[in-house]
Amino acid sequence: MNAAADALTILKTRSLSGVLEREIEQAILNGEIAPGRRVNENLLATRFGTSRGPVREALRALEGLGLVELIPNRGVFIRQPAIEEAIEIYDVRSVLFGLAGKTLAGRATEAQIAQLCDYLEQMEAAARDRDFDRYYPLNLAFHEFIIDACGNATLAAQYRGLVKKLHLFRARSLVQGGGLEVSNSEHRAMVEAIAARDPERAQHAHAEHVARAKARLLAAHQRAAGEAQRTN
Amino acid sequence: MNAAADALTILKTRSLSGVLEREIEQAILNGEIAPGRRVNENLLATRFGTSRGPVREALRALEGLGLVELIPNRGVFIRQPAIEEAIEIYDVRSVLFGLAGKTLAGRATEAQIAQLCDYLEQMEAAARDRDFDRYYPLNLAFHEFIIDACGNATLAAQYRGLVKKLHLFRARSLVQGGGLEVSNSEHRAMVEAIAARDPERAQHAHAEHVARAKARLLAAHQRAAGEAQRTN
DNA sequence: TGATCGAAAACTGTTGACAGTTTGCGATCG
DNA sequence: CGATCGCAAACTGTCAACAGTTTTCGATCA
Repeated sequence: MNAAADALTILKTRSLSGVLEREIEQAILNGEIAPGRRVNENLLATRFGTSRGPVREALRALEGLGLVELIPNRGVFIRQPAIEEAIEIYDVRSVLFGLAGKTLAGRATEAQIAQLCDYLEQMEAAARDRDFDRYYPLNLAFHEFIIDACGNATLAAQYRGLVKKLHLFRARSLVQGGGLEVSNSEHRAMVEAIAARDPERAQHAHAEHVARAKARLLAAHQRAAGEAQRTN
Repeated sequence: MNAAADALTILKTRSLSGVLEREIEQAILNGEIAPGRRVNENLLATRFGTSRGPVREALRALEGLGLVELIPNRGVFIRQPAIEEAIEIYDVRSVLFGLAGKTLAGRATEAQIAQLCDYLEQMEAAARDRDFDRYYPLNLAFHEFIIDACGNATLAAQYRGLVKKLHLFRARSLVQGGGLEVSNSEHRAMVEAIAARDPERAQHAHAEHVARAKARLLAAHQRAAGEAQRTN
């Protein structure tokens, strides 16, 4: 995002408190403030050069996003979802992404399909080179593109909210346990269904893609838990 | 909810600002403050006997729920979703409810199935008597029961948020265009699939139920729009 | 009579201060 | 030496006031 667009965003979202919300959200998602830890309102206020009022408003908004939890008289804490919640989120995300695929299959333009194919080729090239640093942003953009292109803003907002919460679980690398090629074959199935304008098949392929990501996370988590037990 | 549980809720949600959030949300959903109108912070503050700080925090939380919109230097406005957004919401709600049905079919206890059958019989009785006042709360409880029983708290939270937004659209009566019997036959299909412990069929029946509600809303809306045009 | 301009009122955004609670630490006692 | 009690510091929850913007309303002019 360029400076002009950023300035516009600042004005649009309600100057101080809106900016703070984004800044604090970034700080949380970047892991600057670790999950489970308490957030100090004064510290944030002095850090951003404001008073506590806007900080509190921003935190209240972040509570709505499910990123923090407010405990009376004790303050706000960064949420740390249990594995059970991560599973719940994946299940919901799966049907949402399925809906995105189904919708897009029914309304994709030729240009959009070409764009999807382009992403696919770039990701396959990155996978061949084992270039994860190149692969990761492509993968992100690919999924974002689908969510946006399906044209359902409500769906997009819900989906993004879930992904943010999942970031708190901080297991991004674990999910790539199956390797880049596995993911890519799933991506190919998704794009083919959309290109064939087959909503049913697209829905299934998209939902299945997330379901398999969930399975990979689960397997990695249990593997990690087993190792932790052996270490004890 | 009794007084004790209410007091507990008050303490749990952060006394003032949490209570305000619920109160204001109720005021909005009851239609006390009409969609599109601006909310006056001072008025709310004096009405609840507090200062503006907690009111602003509560409004900020409601923004996260999508019930109000904040416009810089102009205040918060009650959102009034367009028909397009209502359609989006129904589509998302459909897959969420489908997931609830699928999940519940895979884990329903005998007691839960019995409860569902009970709801079904009561609703059919109410429908036979054309007793809409008895039917409506039953219908609500039936759907709530399914959402809760499926055991996915994330799903339940998302679903409830969507339903709240839909309340802003204020077309509850329109949706009952098909009559009580039509809804009930769909309900029966849902319960039968759950009782048969058939996740696939349950998912489809549940998703279809919401999809048909969407179609009923759409038909009613276009009928209303046509009449408005004829009046002009 | 209608439109335009300007000032006053109303309201939002933000701040600093105060009250009440929680937490951490040191002293005291078993 | 360990546990418990009490005090002080830190922090949250709330409030009232101030600054800046928007809106309203009346006066002026074409």
